[in-house]
Amino acid sequence: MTVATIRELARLADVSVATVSRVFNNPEVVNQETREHVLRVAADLGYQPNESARTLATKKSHMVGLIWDTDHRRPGWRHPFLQEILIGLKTALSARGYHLLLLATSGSEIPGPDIYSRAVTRHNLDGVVFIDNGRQDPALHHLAASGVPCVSLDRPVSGPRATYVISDNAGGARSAVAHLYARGHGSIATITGPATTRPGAERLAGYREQLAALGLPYRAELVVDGDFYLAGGQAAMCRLLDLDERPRAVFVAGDEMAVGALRAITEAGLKVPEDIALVGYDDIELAALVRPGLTTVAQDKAGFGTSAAAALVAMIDGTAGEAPPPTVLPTRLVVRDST
Amino acid sequence: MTVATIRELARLADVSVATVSRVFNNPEVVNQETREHVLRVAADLGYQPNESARTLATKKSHMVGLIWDTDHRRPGWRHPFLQEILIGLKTALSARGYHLLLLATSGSEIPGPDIYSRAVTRHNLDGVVFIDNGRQDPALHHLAASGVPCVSLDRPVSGPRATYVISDNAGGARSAVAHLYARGHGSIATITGPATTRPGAERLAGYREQLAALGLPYRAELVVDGDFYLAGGQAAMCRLLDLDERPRAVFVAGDEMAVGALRAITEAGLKVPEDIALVGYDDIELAALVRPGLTTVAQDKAGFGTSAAAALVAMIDGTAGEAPPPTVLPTRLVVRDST
DNA sequence: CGGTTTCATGTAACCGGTTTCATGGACGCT
DNA sequence: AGCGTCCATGAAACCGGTTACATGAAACCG
Repeated sequence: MTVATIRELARLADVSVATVSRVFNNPEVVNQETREHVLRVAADLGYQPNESARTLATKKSHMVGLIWDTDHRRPGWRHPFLQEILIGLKTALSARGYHLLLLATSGSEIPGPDIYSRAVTRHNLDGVVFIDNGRQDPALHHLAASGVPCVSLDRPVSGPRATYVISDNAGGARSAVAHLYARGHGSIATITGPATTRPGAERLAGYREQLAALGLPYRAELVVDGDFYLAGGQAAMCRLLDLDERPRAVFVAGDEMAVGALRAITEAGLKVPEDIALVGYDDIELAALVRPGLTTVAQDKAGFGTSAAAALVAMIDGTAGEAPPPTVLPTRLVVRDST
Repeated sequence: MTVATIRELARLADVSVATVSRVFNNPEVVNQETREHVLRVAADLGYQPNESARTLATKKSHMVGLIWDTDHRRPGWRHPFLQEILIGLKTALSARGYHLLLLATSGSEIPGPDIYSRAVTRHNLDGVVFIDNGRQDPALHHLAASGVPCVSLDRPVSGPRATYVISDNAGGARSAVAHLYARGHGSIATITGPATTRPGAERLAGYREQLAALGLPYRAELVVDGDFYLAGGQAAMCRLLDLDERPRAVFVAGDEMAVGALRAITEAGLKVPEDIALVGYDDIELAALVRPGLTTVAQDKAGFGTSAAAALVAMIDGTAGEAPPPTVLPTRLVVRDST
């Protein structure tokens, strides 16, 4: 059961190791007959080139590091689409011959700003994908600055060979507000995400932009803060319901909050969309399942993964001379029954 | 920015490469002064041992392959807990110094039963974790038979160094049925998962066992097939509602189906739990968010990851002489408002 | 026909670690 | 002093690939 090495294969095929190597890496330079013969013997032998040896010789591991910090003592923002992102990443990277190495950060390592860079050099990683955890991990800067091809999801970053993929939060928010306006609403409230998070801040900005574009006034009392969680949305909605002049339309910056808002409205004995129209954000699974179905701004979930993979591979292969521009994923308004 | 090699470090520390190597791998055999001196120089230099070189020399990669097939052309069962499993795996493996390599299976590879084993030999993987996709991938057998340390999640497997982690599906189902009985129901229906999947089959078995234990008759018309998806659950529930004698209690073998069932019931103008009591299975996030909150059988989600990691490392380190026995994770009944 | 290209292939150094075995000094014992 | 142990260390082979360079045969050319 010992694995065949390139030397054995060379001996059996009666060629030199260089020729065998060329058969696999540079097939066009070797004579067709020789090539086919070597491939045949290789198949018989079940030969598998040893990746560690290749990596050692070439400095290319064909592996991309995935940084997805999950320190449970300091819980970060739990990404709602991890699975979709992973599928997108894996599929797109696979097609280009790369594997994903999920970097372990604890272990016996001494943590520090260079924790990721260290892992990169140790494993000769060809690039890195960073999934934001909302915790402002300073190690990302160090990594991006080090010149390793690096793509960050949901969080801007700059560096010689770094770029990022982000959803068009402001655009999505604008489309939500425009949709409510088109449904005949002139007074549109919003429940925001935390201002410290990028999606929270940008969606609020988009809301304001669209109000301005429509010539609607911005009224501070129609803006209440949420936290991206259900209970927060419910509480925020209660505050809106208590206003003297109850809003008839609300843009909620996250679906989970929107479901909370829906609940608050229902419990107040009001109806969606007759009394109050609601637009959410994210298009989580739940959005399609609640009653009434939630109109919401959908993100291109798999797009995160595939775009990241494409950008990364472009940098690795040098197809993109320098860092490619950030990818801004378009959003799509999914109209259901809540508006 | 060239990385330091062991030879440079040896030269600067004025020792041999063998000594440097020992400082990192066998610290106890080297004189304390020498050791500290070498470590100091190493830190100054920012020395990072090259993992490919180590792997080449030792045949140990300190990497564990993760097989999580996501072929979208033939969609398998989408695991509800991927994120939790990954967190558990990553944390437990990190602590023991292992990384997770997400294996790409497409690429230019010719697929075949040995697709995973090939990846294992190429990368010198120390072990493999297999996440079931409900697709009966035959390659798993080949892998387990090959003698690579291998842990399968949710799906039994046997091999010289293979074991699996599974939830106590039958036990969970029994507790669900017992709970409904305790709530005063004597006629309990069930909506099953596909009989070809292990969770589907075992939860049905548990249902029957508990009926028997309670002295209740098993009635075939009260058992309808679902597919673990929402629409399937809804359809199945409709069939149950059409029965002459409508059941007052239903054990649904998956939460997503249970939500579908909930919807069917609501649409029929009936109320949960007053008219029909419902117990789900899995405790997905959604279960807590629907109205009424779904009583359900919760699995030890992170336990999948941590148990798998523990079993795998035991096999790798040889702590477990042969394959350790399967791990059966206990379930926990979470009572909410649907019963 | 000698000289230059071109093509296919082989030789051997190299990538950066680990590990076996040899070596030599310090120590303890008779 | 002579001998055997123990301890710390070094020299060099080895892991399994890649690749720069050398080689030799065939093709081409004036």
